[in-house]
Amino acid sequence: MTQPARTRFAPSPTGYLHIGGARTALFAWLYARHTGGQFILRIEDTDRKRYVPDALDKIISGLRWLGLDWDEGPDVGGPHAPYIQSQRLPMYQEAADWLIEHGHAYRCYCTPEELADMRAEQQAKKQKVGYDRRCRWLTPEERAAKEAEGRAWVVRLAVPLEGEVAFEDEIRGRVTFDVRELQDAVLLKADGYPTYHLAVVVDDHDMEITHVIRGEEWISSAPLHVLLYQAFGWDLPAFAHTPSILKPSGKGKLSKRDLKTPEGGSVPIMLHEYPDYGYLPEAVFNFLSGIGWSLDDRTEIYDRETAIKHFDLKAINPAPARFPVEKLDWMNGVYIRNLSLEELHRRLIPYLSRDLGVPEEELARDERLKILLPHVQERIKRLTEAAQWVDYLYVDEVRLDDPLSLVPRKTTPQETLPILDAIIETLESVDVWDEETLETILRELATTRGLKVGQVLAPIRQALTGKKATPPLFPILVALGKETSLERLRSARNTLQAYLDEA
RNA sequence: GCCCCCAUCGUCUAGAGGACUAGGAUGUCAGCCUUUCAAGCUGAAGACAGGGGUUCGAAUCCCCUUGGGGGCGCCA
Repeated sequence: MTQPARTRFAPSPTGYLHIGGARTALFAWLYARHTGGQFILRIEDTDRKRYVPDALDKIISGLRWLGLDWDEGPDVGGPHAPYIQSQRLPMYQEAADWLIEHGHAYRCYCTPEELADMRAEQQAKKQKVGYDRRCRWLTPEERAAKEAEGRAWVVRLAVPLEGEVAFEDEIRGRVTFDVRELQDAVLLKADGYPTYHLAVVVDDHDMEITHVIRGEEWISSAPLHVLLYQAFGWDLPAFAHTPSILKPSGKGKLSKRDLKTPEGGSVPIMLHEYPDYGYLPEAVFNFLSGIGWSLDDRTEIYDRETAIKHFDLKAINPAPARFPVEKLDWMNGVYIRNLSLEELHRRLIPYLSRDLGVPEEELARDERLKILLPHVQERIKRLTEAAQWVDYLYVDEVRLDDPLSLVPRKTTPQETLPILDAIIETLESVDVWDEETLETILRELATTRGLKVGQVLAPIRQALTGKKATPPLFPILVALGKETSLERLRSARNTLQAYLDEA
């Protein structure tokens, strides 16, 4: 049996959480839960320049919406609090001092301008671009002079001059780097804040993280982290660099803009926008887990518990994947259809209220909506699509933009008028206004008049809803009721009459 | 430019030397059902990037090429 793992997700509030980051969080969470360990949320806010005020709230509510929970974190506390890096500054400063004392790091007095000049020169000479370690070799006297000048300094890692650094990646196997490819990276900035490299190592160690699960863009800085663990004399955690998610079409990784579907629609890229688009959290969870990982060779739809049971880091496909947009809507539709009617009703109300401008309370007690609900359920892929299937319930009258829309196929306008008259006359005489009766009667009418059922139902559909595609007609008739139905039919009849008179 | 990662249907994936006539899903197309639109059911087309090895045998292992992704900041 696998040992309980402590994993973490460590977003930075410099922007919102995009769907690729959410997938990484999901994997980390799944692994913690699979092993019966803990999942920790930590905020890496060491970049004071790029801080986005509402990012943290949106990240947290997005993760919760997805169904992730954490055992330790800024909002829930824990034995390693605080979980916000800007509140842990002394730890990093202490760590940096320790490294300097033990010869693993040094103060660098170069100014940003000097570094820019250095790079420009390197580029001009077509040399390798990177810090030339000039401050690493300062004599004690030179160093004292810089200090006396009161120059600002940063702390840099003294990377070994030769040798290899390697680590075992759970997803990719052994990854090796030549230290000559590495930079003497800044560990502590001039403002006293740590960079990612220092903070992540210090915190992951302090928080007893056993598996560092993060996006593959971190692979190239992983050797730096390994060097730091070694300098501190700490045991290495396991690493797992998850494959990135690429744009659905074209190339490159996910950008900040929405994802375009082949049909010209769009899918949001930021996690917090998914609810607004009408996606169900359990569907998004299922969908996301299936990018780069699969339950087995055939199962597509599975719940969280099943995913937890089967999840394994080693089963993650290391290849970058394009975001399979088309699959998301399909899967969301499956989840919608699997909802009980009560649940669907409950979840749909906020969307309908927003999209139709009808108060939620009114929708909640509207029996007409409940009649149509089963039919709406099998027609929508996203909750936002529901309104278009029931909007005619919430209008005073149906406006027919084109009177000819009342005319069924293979029928002339002249022939349609008497059909409408017959429909109206027939419906007026119906006493029991239910689906079965209406169906029987209207089918009879069609037979009597030598028409196809569709030819009778099409004008009714148009008259009642003003649409060509609707849920089945009999439930609509019942929902609308006899009076309203007949009203709309008469109005439609008159519209057609007027059209014919004019022609 | 240098370094690192990666490579199976259009797309997401299964596959860890023989069970592969390469499986599933999505999307596409066709048929059925049908009251429009859906849903559902049935079927079809559709992939091991290329070239060298290793081996009795390679989608699976190795090398090269090509292609894609990432990194090279006092950003994470």
